[in-house]
Amino acid sequence: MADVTIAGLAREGGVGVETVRYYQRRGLLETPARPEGSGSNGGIRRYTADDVRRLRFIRSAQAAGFTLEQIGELVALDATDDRARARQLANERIAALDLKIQELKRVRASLHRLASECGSANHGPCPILQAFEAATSADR
Amino acid sequence: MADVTIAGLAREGGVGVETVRYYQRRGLLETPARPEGSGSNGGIRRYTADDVRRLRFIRSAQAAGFTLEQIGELVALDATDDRARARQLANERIAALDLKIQELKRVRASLHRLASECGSANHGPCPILQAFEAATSADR
DNA sequence: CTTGACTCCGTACCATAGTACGGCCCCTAT
DNA sequence: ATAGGGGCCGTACTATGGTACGGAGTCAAG
Repeated sequence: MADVTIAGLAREGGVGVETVRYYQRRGLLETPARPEGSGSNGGIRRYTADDVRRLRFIRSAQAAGFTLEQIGELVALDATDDRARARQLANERIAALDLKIQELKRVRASLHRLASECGSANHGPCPILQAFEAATSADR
Repeated sequence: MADVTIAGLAREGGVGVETVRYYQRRGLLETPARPEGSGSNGGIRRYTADDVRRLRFIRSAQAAGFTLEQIGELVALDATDDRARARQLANERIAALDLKIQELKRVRASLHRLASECGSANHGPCPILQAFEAATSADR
């Protein structure tokens, strides 16, 4: 795959151009130098497969629940050899994910109960407000 | 449990007073009438166990991934007998939750791999950027 | 050698879900 | 009766993660 412009990078990462620029501002993606252009400011930047990987990493890490700030740390960490810190961040997030997954399952069960109890008759209000009971949330 | 003031309601629901007021503004919680007070505007509002239930419902529904706007619809639905709509909302959310749960599991596996590969040696950078592979996200 | 699509950049704006502030009022205990 | 702790209300501000806009420059095709 040849190097691409910002629109190509965005497409590969499944985001918009403006989002790429936003990530650059946040320091999550690098901004390659503009080639010696003809005009006053230089030409159009080109992005490599590495940049695409990095962008995809950002999206995956986001899906894992890392904030952009934490992702910034991860990206920076990739260049260092502070394995202990990397492991720590990963393990913390795994613990949080386990909690979250359990919570979503609980909540799914509540909704399922709502849907089926609600489905057992055809009129009269179903007790939506009773659909959830003891789902004491932690996260977020 | 005797009726409580707004601070009591907030405590029971595990939120701040300002959050309760915010939910009232959004139409998610009712604002009981101020009792005929002595002064110009009336006395202090009192909240019932029903209000507490409703507040807890909001928090649970939020944990289920409903937005406050959708929760508004659910709350309104509780007073109607549009069971079909209630079932529809519940089932849509269940489908979304199932996707989300699968995604979180995938992502957890990636992080686990990162943590263990990263733990197998004590120095040199671990390839954080390769920790995730094909975790094509949909949601959000 | 012009047109049109795209890039670059700064700055402004958006939605969501709160959180804070300040002035005034009420109520209870001292 | 007075002080202090809440309650009430409007309005403003915050954080997060983008999204939009406008003007200027670049570049490739016709």
